[in-house]
Amino acid sequence: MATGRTHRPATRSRGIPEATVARLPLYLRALTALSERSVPTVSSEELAAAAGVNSAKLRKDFSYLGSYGTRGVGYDVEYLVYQISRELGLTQDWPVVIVGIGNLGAALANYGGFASRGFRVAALIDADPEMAGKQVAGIAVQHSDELEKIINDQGVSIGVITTPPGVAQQVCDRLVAAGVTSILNFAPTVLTVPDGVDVRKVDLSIELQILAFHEQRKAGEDLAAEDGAGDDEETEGAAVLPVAAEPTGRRPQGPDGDVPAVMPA
Amino acid sequence: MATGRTHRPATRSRGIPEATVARLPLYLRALTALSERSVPTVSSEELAAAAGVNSAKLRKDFSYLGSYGTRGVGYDVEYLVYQISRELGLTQDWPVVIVGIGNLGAALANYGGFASRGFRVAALIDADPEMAGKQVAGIAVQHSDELEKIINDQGVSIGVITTPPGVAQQVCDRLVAAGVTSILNFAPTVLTVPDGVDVRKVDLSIELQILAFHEQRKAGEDLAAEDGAGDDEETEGAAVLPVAAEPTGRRPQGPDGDVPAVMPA
DNA sequence: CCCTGTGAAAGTGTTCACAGCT
DNA sequence: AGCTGTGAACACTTTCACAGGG
Repeated sequence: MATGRTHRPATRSRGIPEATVARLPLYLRALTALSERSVPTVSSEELAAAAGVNSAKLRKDFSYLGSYGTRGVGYDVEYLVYQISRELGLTQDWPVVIVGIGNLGAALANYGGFASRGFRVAALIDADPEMAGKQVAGIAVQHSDELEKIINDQGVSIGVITTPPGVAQQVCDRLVAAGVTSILNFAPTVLTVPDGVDVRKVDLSIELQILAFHEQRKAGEDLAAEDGAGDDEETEGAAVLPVAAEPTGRRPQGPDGDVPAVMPA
Repeated sequence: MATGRTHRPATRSRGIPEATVARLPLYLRALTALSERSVPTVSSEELAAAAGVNSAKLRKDFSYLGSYGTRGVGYDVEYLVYQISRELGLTQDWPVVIVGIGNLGAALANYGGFASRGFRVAALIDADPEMAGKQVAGIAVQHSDELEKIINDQGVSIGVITTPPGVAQQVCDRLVAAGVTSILNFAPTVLTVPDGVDVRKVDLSIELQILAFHEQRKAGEDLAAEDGAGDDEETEGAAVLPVAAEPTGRRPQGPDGDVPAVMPA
């Protein structure tokens, strides 16, 4: 999702797989570190280790960009840094606005890696008049009345939403109307945008919930342990999951009558 | 990545697909909203719209949990909320520690959705003695010397790392040594953990870079437009991408004919 | 040899379309 | 009739394993 079917039928070949694109920044970071240590070349094996992926995947990824390596040797670090940067569009300057300067917005404004790679915080915007004029990360916060003007004047195409969920959609609408075509959304809201606008979502509570799921599993495994090693594949119509101890009476709540037994046996 | 090969060969069937797990929190949020409006049932179509996915996917996802719907009717909201919560392990309490109380750590501590779903901030930890004792989000920050004790006393199994990148790995090591088995990492570092420990990564600058990639494409499309519709498929050794208007060093295409700026040989 | 680049196989995820329950 | 649940088709991603250049 979010990725936005770019109206190309994706019929074939031209273009880099989304999964690969998502890893390029990772490679870039690892390469930048090597570059700073003046390491001239890396093998796929070494670079993969530094980026936390396996080397076959890395080679495959790079193969979508072109043949930038040298057999028997590896990849030239500087050259790859340049190629990946260019591929990601980081050789140009991207002005970004951050809307909603609460804790998170401020954290982002202060985030170093932000500015370091082609991204420039063009403006910090908040709806609270009290905030206007205050300096955050060395930048003066502006009132949201200015939003359209800022975006226009500075040619901003990327917006970051760090507002409370209740206003995220309307902020999004204004950003889009003003010309923003890529949005990074930190509000826990599903944003609706017109075709051609990309939305990426970062949701803290979702990440935690995913961890909790796996954590719960680990705990369960200790008990269930080895028992089911060979049986499975039989109860295909039944529940798919290992038990997980259901308290008999489900949640004692519900607006009125207790949960009608929607669920049978 | 992150997902952590849970040492099960993943040979098959038992268990919910990772992609589905990642969407359950989304469904849960939509369902909670419906629940608050006292909506008794939803169809897959309605719920999918609210969660921003398509209905076939949603039905498939739910089918991994069991048959919780009623044909011709839809899903009982309260019942589903409960089932998904249980599946995600949110019916139990998860104490969480946040290490590194800078801007981002503070933002997280204040984040409402955090506490709302089974997660409880057990402690805020920082290495700076100046921070110790300060209240953030109503919780006193503790010095990192206490880390092991806190984790032990409170039975913490989930840790959030919001430190500077330089110390992220050592914080991680200490968390793991103390018994934490799930880590949410906000530092732009590849963490190495022993088997059985899950790491999820949230990286702001990576998200932006992915957006920039697509943004660049959009700009390129305007120019390249329709020209290459039918030719290609010839320069197979060459670059795979459409142009994207590069200012300086152009990007010639021959497999060996071009020696761009940085190539040292 | 060493290490890249890549077809082919295997694995995962998504979408379709319809059988079957209510 | 309406809507779920799901096989089967399709699409995407990862992994394997090896051909081939340096």
